[in-house]
Amino acid sequence: MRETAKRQTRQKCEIERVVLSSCDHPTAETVFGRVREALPAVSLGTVYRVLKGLAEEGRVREIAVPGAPARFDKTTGTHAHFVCEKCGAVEDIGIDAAEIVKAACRGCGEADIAEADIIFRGVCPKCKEENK
Amino acid sequence: MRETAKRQTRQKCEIERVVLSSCDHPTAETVFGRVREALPAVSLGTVYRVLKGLAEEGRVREIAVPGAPARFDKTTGTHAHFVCEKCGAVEDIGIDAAEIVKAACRGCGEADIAEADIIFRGVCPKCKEENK
DNA sequence: ATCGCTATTGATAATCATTACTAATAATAT
DNA sequence: ATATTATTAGTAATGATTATCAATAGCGAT
Repeated sequence: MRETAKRQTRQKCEIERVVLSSCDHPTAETVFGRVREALPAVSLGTVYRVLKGLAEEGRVREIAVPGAPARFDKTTGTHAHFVCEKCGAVEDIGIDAAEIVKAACRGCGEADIAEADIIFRGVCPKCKEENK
Repeated sequence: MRETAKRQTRQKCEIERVVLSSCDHPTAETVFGRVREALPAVSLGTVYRVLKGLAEEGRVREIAVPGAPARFDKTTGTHAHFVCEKCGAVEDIGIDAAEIVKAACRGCGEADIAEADIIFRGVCPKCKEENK
């Protein structure tokens, strides 16, 4: 009895291609919109399902944003994000997240830390400019 | 024209008391259960509303956990959390979060960072023990 | 190429956490 | 006490995500 053999489909290819070529950390809905340009019949459910699979396989990273839909990131290594509370934009942050995880391991001793979600919230330069 | 004068109610007092005396980072639902012991007629909506208000006033801290209901914390200063992926338990982590925020500010330069959500995920010692 | 098996899809319903709405209640100033 | 209106309980609505299921389409074997 074999394990479930994965199949390659147009939808999977296109959804992965869209995420890997996006630099704005798109939401599932945004990915949906972009995939639809090439495959007008895709369903939102498929986008969610495939994104989840890609994240589980480690080909893509899911970023959970408090109070907002999840975003998807082509960069899979542990790194931190900045979320603008005005416009919702998500950006990568130049900070050594691996070092933070190591410090956390020292700080808690017994638990096995597998992943880190590090999100900074505030106002991005663009919104700061516009609001004053 | 005065600003809306806040009123003190049994519900608000009890909800705040429950969070401030809880050490397990309860969810709104858990707070609801505990408040009901003293006020059997409270509604879940009131618990959510009051918790939100307390968080906005900075009397309590809301912790957004990816893929799980939000938790509430009596410790309001910036600090990190560990979430067990097996049992869902949330614990404080002994790590200098303020230092991390400072590093992030250096790392991104222009944005105004107001808050940080730092969550480590993994398996807690208890679950590690039980699963092997 | 064709066939058969079944992973995958599109469409839609369901779920879950949370918020919004509303008439009734109760906290405060007078 | 009374009037005012913030707050509540109860319930409906929302938004993101997941589950369901019949129909479709990869892919390995013929």
